[in-house]
Amino acid sequence: MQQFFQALGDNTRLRLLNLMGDQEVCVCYFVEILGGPQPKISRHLAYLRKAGMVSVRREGKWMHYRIVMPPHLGATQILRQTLDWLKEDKAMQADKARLTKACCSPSKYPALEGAPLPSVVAEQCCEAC
Amino acid sequence: MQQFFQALGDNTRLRLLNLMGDQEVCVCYFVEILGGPQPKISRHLAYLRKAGMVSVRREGKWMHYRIVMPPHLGATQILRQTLDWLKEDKAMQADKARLTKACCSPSKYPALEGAPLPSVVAEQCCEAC
DNA sequence: AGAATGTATACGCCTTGACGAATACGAATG
DNA sequence: CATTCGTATTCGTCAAGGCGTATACATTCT
Repeated sequence: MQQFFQALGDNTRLRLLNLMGDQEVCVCYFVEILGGPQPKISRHLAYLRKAGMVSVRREGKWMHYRIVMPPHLGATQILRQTLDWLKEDKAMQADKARLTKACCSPSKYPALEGAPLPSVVAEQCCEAC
Repeated sequence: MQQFFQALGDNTRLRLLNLMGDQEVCVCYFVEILGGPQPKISRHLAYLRKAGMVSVRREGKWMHYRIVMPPHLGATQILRQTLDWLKEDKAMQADKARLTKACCSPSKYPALEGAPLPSVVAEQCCEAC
């Protein structure tokens, strides 16, 4: 319980959770969108993993992270409302917009050459395009 | 936002928030119920105060703390759900039971001699007795 | 005024965790 | 097999914060 809130008590982790939302996102997008050094992203993802908040799936060299809802119902509701709260934040919206943009026009992001698209965003993106 | 969750990321502070619930509680009760040294309680209350989660009212030598709902609606909902979540926890229930007991039979708690009763608990307590 | 009481702060110690830089791992590719 | 590329971990450093102890502050009582 303490651990649950501690995991939410960092801005970088909140940004990561916001980017995931209900999608499955590749690490390379996090690095591209958040702009920081890659180990920083990886460490925060490890923290979220240890807290049981995200799960990982390997696809070749790419690692896909997605939010996993906590077993406890109350915790799930809090997490969902937190995600809704994040959506209202301007900076978080900007992050998500950059993610959509990167997914729609990967040519503008050389670092993402050949990177697998987020799973749910993939369709949303096609609609948006 | 980060600060909001950091304030919830400590077990002692969660216990304090649980004890307050929707009541206004005197510090001496916190000290009695949580059992730790008084400065520890006071420091955590100061932390919650700095985070804007509680407000204080002075009554003679006694300080009464109560939860103040955040200005943001989403944060308020999360805080309420957190309080509901706390109510499901066994240890938190035990804390609250001890508070009710201390308030009903203060004679058994010499340290609380003459301490002002929590505001809302006062009536609940009379019903319970 | 001085003592007693409830509460807050200061201090030193120690752990946690955030960071940048360097390095290690694992899978694909030549 | 060596290399490349995406990702994870390690290392040293540093600031935040939790704790116990001692002390300061504020109010009340005598």
